[in-house]
Amino acid sequence: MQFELKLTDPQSAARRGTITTAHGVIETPAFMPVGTAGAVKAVHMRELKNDIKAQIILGNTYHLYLRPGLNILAEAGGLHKFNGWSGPILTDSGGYQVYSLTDRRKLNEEGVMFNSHIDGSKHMFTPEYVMDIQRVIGADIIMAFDECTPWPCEYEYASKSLDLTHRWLKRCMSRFKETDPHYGYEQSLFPIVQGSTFRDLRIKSAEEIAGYNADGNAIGGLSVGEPAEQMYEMTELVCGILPADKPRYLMGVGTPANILENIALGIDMFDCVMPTRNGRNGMLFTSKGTINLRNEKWKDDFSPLDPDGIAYVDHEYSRAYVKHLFKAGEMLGPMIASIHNLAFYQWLVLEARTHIEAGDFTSWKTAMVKQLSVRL
RNA sequence: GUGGUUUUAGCUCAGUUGGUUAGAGCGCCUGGUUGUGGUCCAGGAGGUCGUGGGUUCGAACCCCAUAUUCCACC
Repeated sequence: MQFELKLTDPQSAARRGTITTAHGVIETPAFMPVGTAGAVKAVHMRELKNDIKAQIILGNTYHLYLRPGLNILAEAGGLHKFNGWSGPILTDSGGYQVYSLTDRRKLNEEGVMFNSHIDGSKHMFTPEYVMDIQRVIGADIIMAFDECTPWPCEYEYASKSLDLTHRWLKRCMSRFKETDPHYGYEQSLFPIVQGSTFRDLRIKSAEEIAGYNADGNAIGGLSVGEPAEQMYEMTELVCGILPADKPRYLMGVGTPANILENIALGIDMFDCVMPTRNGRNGMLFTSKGTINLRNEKWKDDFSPLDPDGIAYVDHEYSRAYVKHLFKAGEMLGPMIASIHNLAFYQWLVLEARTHIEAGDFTSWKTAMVKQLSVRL
């Protein structure tokens, strides 16, 4: 994997770059749709590629390991061949599940024992094993196994957890170096900065992570409930320490406004379930603000779903019709909303790239953030 | 015609020996959702208990009349 930093915005820390992987090129800043179980929920790969124009999608180590399992993935020849997505893929390590499935796991120095949410069976995830699993899945970019801490979080806990995450990172790096890719193309391992919302812990972690000089670096443990201002404070702090010539990935973020603000602070890559999850529940993000399609006021609004939208669904269907689909429980509703939201997120980062190149990113961002908060 | 049965929220129904402000599911309205245990979660509105009398300190519940649903028999 190679990162070419093309230019930095003189008025902010925003950057414009290009990541080249074995499966294709990613223009940054980039947004990566989430496909936890090997599928971006409710969306065909064909739509993802042709209509949404996603450059890279995510998968999840924990979920793919449990289902379909390593044997099937190996037999298929890796996730790309299994799910038909020929572009770049990034897998999360299961570190987020350490946080989200906190009542189904036990954590110790060695790793995390998960109680499967499917059948209750026990599975030990060590940093080494998580690397092995991600070799089998075969994503272009794989993530270190970490502990994503909750918020709020006691300083003592955040500090101890951070040290554990750093020890795990060392083990991840060793195993990664000792092993080879399974399918004939290169994989890159990204370490993850933790430290909750404590400045000294974030500085310590960012310095530790920077020392590995990895192909790219991630910031985790944010957007877990803390106020947005604290998230921005941590991002800014960490971006000042991480290498400038490597892509920076802010994990799990976020709302359209969160993405623009973090681009301004120096983030290159984002992922978030919001466009798909909220889409499945009837919420649309648009350049003029958000739409709750469940609201009664849309029932006889026959205007296009999003007159400013770039996706074909924006002009093919009316708000009244898609509202009806949600009310009727028709699965086409979540499909249309997911396509719209993902296309909107792609449009948003495309515009950001264009404005960084044009040199007017900051003024564009300020105006856009204001519009995004409107409730239509 | 006779005997029985039914009637409670928009819909389908609970409701104890008569005892505070009559409940549920669905539907409706409104929120929420940030490295996906999510077709999910939370909140809200909505009832003259078929109708009219009566008994009782107190009635969805007991009594009378009447309307109504369904069933059986003439």
